[in-house]
Amino acid sequence: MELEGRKLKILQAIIRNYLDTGEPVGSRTISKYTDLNLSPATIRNEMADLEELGYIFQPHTSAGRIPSDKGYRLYVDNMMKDKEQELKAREKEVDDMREFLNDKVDKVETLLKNMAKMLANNTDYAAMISAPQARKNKVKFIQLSQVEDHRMLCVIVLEGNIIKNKIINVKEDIDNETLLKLNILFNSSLNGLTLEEINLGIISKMNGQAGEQLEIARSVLDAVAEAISTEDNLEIYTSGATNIFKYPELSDNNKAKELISTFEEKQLLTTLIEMDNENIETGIRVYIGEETPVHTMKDCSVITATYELEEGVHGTIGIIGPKRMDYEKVVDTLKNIKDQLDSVYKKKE
Amino acid sequence: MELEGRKLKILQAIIRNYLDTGEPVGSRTISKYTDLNLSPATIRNEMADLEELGYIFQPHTSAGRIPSDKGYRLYVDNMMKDKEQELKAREKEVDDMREFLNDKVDKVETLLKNMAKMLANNTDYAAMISAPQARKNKVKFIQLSQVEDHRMLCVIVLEGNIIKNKIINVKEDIDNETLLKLNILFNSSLNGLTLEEINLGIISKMNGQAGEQLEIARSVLDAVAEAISTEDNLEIYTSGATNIFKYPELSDNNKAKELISTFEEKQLLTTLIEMDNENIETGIRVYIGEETPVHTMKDCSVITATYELEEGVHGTIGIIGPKRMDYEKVVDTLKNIKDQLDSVYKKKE
DNA sequence: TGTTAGCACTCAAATCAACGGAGTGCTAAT
DNA sequence: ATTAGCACTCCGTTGATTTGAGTGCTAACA
Repeated sequence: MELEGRKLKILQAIIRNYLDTGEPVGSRTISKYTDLNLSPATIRNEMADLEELGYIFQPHTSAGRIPSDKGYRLYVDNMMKDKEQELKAREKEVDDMREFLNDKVDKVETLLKNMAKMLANNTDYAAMISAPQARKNKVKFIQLSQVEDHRMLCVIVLEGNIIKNKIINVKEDIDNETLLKLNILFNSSLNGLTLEEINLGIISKMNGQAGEQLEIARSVLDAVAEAISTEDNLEIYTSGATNIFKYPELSDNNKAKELISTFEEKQLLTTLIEMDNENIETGIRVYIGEETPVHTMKDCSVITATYELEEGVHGTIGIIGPKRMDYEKVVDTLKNIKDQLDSVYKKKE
Repeated sequence: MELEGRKLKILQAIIRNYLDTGEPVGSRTISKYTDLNLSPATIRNEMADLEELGYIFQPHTSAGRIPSDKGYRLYVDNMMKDKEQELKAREKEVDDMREFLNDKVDKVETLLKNMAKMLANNTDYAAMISAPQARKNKVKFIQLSQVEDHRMLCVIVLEGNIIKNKIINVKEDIDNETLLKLNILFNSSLNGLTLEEINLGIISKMNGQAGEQLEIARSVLDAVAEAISTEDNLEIYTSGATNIFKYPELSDNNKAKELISTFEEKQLLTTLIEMDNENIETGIRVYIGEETPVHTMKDCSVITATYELEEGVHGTIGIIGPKRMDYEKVVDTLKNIKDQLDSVYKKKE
């Protein structure tokens, strides 16, 4: 079902125009603003065809046409041109970004929060960034220390320098020497292992060696398990949720409420991230309308990118906006940010 | 300017009614639903007086009356009765809370997040909770350890078991023995000190003793300073921002946008917290309309409470809703939660 | 055969008049 | 001092009318 050239051109013109104005576009407009030199009547015929093929539709009889999800899809897949034009604006963004990256690289959390804010501001859409997660979290370093009577502090560092802390209450304090031995034991037996590997037998092996300190060893293992499990400790930073009010088609109180709730709760956003992990190769994904895995966003389009801070440690950047978002700009910006993030740490080494 | 009893009763009736219905209340309603046995006409005269005194006003001629900020203030200060009636509903809340508190006390963060969510759900208003902060943060424990080549991990535990981590990049690694010595040095010289005290001379004193490891000592001090400074690391958890859509007077797109932005950014919310620290005695504060320190909330009422996890370690709980919120219920709920939080850790000991 | 001019038709959105109802303020009677 | 009664005000709703943008179809044209 290939489209002949002219239809394609008209479709493209319709979509472009609609992206710009947000208004249904009529035959007259197309006739005027394309180099096809066709009368409105002819355009109308073509539009009828395009409608029959499902690329566009009318919100009501006697209105202009609006791209359907299918139309957008075609546009995104085949018709987008890389925007070279707005180079200057883009340059500034890149600069802003560089600044952040040089500024505060030591604190990933702050970096990502700021990044999200910047993204939202630059695009006028809503932005989210998930903190990096290792697909297979590996333990890099463990340290148990005594903070005060009956309280131990367990610090666990994972690959990717993700740090977890846990205070452990103990009935009986242990002396320094034992503590040292325990630490060595932990590090030597858990280092470099993933959760699954730890579950497979290590526990019983350690039980043997921990000797008297079984109780503590158990607590530590629990802490490690908790730290290492990717499940619940998924941080997501969001910004610009209220940008959706800039788009009347999303500002309807109910839609707005649902969308903003989604951003506030963050729970649903995880779907976007899990999705993403499935095909990391390209790194960029575009969901249009019903395609998005988050049902509260079925009137939106969502674009996500996967970044990789270090080998195997990745997170997701996402932009959520109206279906008539500026796909080119967003894809571009995301690519950009992705590249930046991909190289922050790697370059440093 | 005391109000005679009858006027007071009428005012109270107006406010109660308005809190219930959200509609301007007319003389007929008051006449019917009070035990004063007065005709609408009489009520009207009194209402005219009350209006002149500034306690109520009409949104437009020929509409009923609405309480003004001044009216609400009088109500909150003098006319609120403790609601004993809804005991059963309240019981359930308390139970819910107990459950949380017993469940996951070890992770304050999770606890507070859940608490905020629960608050928002129970009240149908927006809720915020600030993570506990020590007015004077004291260092309790410091540990420096080597994670990998050229990377040290600095863990700092503050009073109130607030844990901070920082990765420090170093040019040259140091041997175990020196590390041990450094740790002892840090702990002995910084333990129990506040930021101000550290700034006052300790640094130079330490410089002397740190000897060769000056570079690292500096980094650690920086990390401590960062961890200890109350400024930027103020965490605030929010929930139920979208509840405001339940109240038409706040659902206007612009107001809603501003309010929700306030919740999303969180920056402005800090004002509420700082305010609160000024008078901790009572623990509960009510801001009505223009009284609130956050200008985006001038059409709302805000109620806050200060809780204290441990001696000197406190945070703020806040509820933001329409001016016609159920003050009694909210104050009650906050008192409740405050009490619970006040005793979580203290009881444990 | 593809293109176009012309025309009747449709529908959403804006404008306007009319009306009902809730509530008031005032006056005169109790 | 209280109240019944009445004229008045103003909001919100409803329905009719108009306007304008845009369409689909037909017939003429190149």
